[in-house]
Amino acid sequence: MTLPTVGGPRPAGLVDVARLARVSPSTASRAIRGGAVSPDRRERVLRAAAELAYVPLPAAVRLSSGRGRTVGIVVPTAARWFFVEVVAAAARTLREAGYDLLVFEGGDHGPGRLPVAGELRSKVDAVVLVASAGCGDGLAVLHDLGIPAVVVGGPSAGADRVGVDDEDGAATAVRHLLLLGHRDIAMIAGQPGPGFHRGATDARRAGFSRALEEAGIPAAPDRIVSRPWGVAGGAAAMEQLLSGDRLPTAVFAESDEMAFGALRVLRRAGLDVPRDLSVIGFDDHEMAEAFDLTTVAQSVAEQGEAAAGLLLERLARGGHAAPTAGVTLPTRLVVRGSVRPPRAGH
Amino acid sequence: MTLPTVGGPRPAGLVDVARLARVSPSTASRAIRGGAVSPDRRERVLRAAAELAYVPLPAAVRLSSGRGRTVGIVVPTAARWFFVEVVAAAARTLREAGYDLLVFEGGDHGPGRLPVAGELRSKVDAVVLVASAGCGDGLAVLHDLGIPAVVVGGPSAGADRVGVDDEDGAATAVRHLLLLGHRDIAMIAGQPGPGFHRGATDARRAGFSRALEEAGIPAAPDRIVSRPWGVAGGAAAMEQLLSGDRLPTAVFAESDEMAFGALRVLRRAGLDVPRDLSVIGFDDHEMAEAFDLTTVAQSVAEQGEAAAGLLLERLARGGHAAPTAGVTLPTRLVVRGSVRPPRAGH
DNA sequence: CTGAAAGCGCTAACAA
DNA sequence: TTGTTAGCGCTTTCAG
Repeated sequence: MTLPTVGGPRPAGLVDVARLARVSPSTASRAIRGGAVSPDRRERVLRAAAELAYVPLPAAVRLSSGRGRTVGIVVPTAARWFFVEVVAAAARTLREAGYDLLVFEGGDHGPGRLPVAGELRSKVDAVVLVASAGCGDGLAVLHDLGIPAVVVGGPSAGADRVGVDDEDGAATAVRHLLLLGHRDIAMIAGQPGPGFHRGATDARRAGFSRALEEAGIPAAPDRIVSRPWGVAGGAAAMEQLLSGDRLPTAVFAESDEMAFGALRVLRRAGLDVPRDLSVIGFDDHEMAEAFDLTTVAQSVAEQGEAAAGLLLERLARGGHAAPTAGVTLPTRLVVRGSVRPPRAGH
Repeated sequence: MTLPTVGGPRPAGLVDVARLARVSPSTASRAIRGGAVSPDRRERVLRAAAELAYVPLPAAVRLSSGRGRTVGIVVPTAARWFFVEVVAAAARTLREAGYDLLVFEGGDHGPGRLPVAGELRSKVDAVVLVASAGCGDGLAVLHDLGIPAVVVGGPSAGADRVGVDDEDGAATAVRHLLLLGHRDIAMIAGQPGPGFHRGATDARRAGFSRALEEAGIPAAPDRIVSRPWGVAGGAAAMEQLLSGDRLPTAVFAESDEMAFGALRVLRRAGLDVPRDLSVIGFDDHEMAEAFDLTTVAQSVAEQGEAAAGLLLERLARGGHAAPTAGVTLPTRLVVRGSVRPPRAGH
């Protein structure tokens, strides 16, 4: 049974290349992969391969060598900004190294064992786990399976982690508000859906509280409003804040997406940002500029690249423990137009 | 050489299952794939497979059968809303059928031959081509290779296409404005980047012009402002419109993303939407609601599903011509707050 | 309906 | 450095 090549002639295989170059298949194989081969034979093989438009069949390579040039990435959901950026960046880095990326969308499985472990083992050489509830377990399962893995934005597993310091980033946002003179600052927090890692949300809350404490401002529990993560949740949280007897002068939204929801509610309510209220977000989402939102940026693309890079390095070492430590990328404040000092009246 | 399974015991293979079930490997294979096997033996095989947590190795299946349960999707860029949604929807549909999706990001290759054709042939059983400049050629190349393929949002190749009627959708948007009394309507058009299909932008322009003609409104060439596709382009186009001597009463943006850019510029300029100017978009981007943007919605997810479904059907037929015709999905007007009748003064 | 045998295209031992 | 010889795990003829 051949590949479903109805149209053209059967694609050239390594034997065809070898025959045309008048060498043995193994020499052809070595030449193509850059092994030890005499210059003239290598030359002949490469020429023959080019002429026949030879493309190695990954399935055959994988079957015989055990390595398939494919890495998997497990995400709770595939269509959300953060995950999209991580996946795209990782895919580009991997592709440059000749690897394919297979995306596994987690669905809303609980925090149990990595649901796709069996599949992963049979399909990929290494895996990236992105901010899902099961990252911790997942890392362990994969380790037992002998599959190199790294976590992006998940639990701080140390050497196998890539991410930013969420607590520090949140504190940065709040300090910016403080510096401008705000004293009554509320936080819009997110409730991660099932399957999502909750470490980031916890850390951002902690950063918020810490920055206030440092400034000697007592924590007011009703100043943290928590709603389901996302634009709608941000809107709901803002409505809650609006319904209170006294508006804060500034709001820190855990994520830009929640800030977007808050901004919409404020506009509808006839309030002007930043005149009546300042809003700051976290992430630097692709739409943050369109909303003119001041925010704390994290480079998501760099996280994807770093994760892919770590894996590539480990794969090059034969899958064995990499000497590289985990990567913590910096965040930085991006000032736009949604924040200004509180009005004198306050 | 075995798979890099350092940790646990070597994963069970078909022979292990066969041995435990006390049948031959071929019988085990048939039983697992639902072939003709006596009930009791099938039972035994299935039980054994479950017990051993047997997972077939895709590379081996592909190598021996020629079919690999993988489809490829080629996109000009992977991180933009439209493509993300198509890919995610296609991936889900395929996954339910046991197929994997491999994403090929086109980069900014010219409109030439499908650049990844050789790779596709060796890696996938079928392919989805999404709105790239090379869709037309690509379809031909793949056809010659004997690989089933469908186009999403690309040239209207008829039977192999999934998409919406862009011209009609644009006309719908403009008629909505017309019905409300607008007579001076401008269009913000996009210039597709290299590698992108330009059919959609052309069709939307045509729909804009047609709707105006139908209403007996003479075409004013300076009322179509074209800028690079995207938020920034939309902003630039709006600035251009603002710099003219007389503002239109309404603007139709070719895509929601361009509308977002226009909205930001308008707000910065101190103009109120919809009081001073109405804005309508096209797409129903995930952020359209947050911008309170009236728009013409297209279901991108359905397009991804439809494409995957068409391919699955064809694959089930052994890759041969499907009797199914192409799919044209409907668009629908989504009314939000960015449009209202023109002010009396105009 | 079942089993034995022969590969799929490639890599990796081994011996030369 | 090179060629020869065995498979990798599975499907698929082909006899029985």
